[in-house]
Amino acid sequence: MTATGTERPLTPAGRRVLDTASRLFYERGINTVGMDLIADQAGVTKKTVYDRFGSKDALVAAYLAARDRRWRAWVGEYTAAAEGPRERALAVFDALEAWMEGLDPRGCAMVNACVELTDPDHPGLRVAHEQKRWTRELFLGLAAEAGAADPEETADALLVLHEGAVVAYNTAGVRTAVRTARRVAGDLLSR
Amino acid sequence: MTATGTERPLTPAGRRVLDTASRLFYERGINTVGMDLIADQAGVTKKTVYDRFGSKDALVAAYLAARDRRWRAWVGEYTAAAEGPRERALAVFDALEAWMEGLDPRGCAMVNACVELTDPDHPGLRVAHEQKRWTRELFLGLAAEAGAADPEETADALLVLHEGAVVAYNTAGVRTAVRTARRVAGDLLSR
DNA sequence: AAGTAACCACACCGGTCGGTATACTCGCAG
DNA sequence: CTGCGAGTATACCGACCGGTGTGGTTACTT
Repeated sequence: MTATGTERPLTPAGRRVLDTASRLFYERGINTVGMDLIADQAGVTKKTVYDRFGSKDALVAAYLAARDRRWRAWVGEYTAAAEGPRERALAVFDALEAWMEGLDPRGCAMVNACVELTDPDHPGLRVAHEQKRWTRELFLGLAAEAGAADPEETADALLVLHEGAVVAYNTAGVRTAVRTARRVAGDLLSR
Repeated sequence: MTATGTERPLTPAGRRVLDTASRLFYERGINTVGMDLIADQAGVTKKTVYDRFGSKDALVAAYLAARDRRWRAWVGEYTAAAEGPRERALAVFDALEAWMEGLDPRGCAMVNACVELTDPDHPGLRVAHEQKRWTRELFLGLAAEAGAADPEETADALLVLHEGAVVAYNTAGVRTAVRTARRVAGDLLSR
């Protein structure tokens, strides 16, 4: 309830809890981080955590939603700054590279959530899936705008490159994965 | 110790444990499956599990190693059956598509392990990373064989497409992701 | 002055986690 | 016939899991 729907400004303690939870969930994984640890690290009692967020599931969903919001804004800046349809599509990869530069070796939080949250009804899964749907729609619009022969097919390809770059970077240690993906995407949009 | 190193033929109960654990770890996630559940489902006491595998970490590593062995053999069949260097490279994507056809919506076990296992010293991580390293080497050899201008760069691109296809399929619901990845890979190898 | 939202401290709940200990039975090889 | 590996059954361990309840203290409204 509190998670994604309403945009209540969050109390100071609530903010601290969400920030702390975000860091811990991302760095150590959702399932391995307990509510006790989050409360402790946030300098807050567990009671306060449950007063603000209601349940761990809701807190997880809030974490994912906040991160999603940040990511969309981040990408928006890059695509807005780019000139021309082809460059706007490639700007998504620039955004990704800059985003990942921030020392994360832990991959995409949404993908991780899909792996960690086994229960198909978990509220966090909807956030994760929605973000991937959004990304595909973004690519679809950009592909069409760039005059791709088959925008749907091109959007799929761009999404594959996008997701693959993150995974290749994080699990196979391919440090140049994003740049490689961008190059292939560029070829794709040139034909 | 017992996990990856030696190839002890596994006792009947040990087999049952490993098979059960493999299914549960993959379907429900490593962290959410307890040793009690594995023992129960395998029709075995927890004592037996620990007698055979020593620890959960070792059992996890054994699960990943077994799955890795199966995957390599699977890919080997496809690449061996293909004619010509270009087709051999694309055969990896055919292998992937056929592999995933087996009703899994849970993605790559190695990638999942990288997400779930936070401890950098976990023995399962080495198995997972080694499999990705192997896959990249496979692509590197095939790219060179196919006469790619820059085999390293091409191998990276093929790996990105490979990993991205699985993720796009499982988290974004792009059902044709593997075929799309294969098509882009084909373009890549034609130039 | 009264009410209320936000927080604190702390104690507690049933259940599960990974892992161990003890003691016993079975089949098989020396 | 004896020893041993493989397996059974059961009970236990401390730690942690998500979550609740009680009671009290601020601080800002109305």
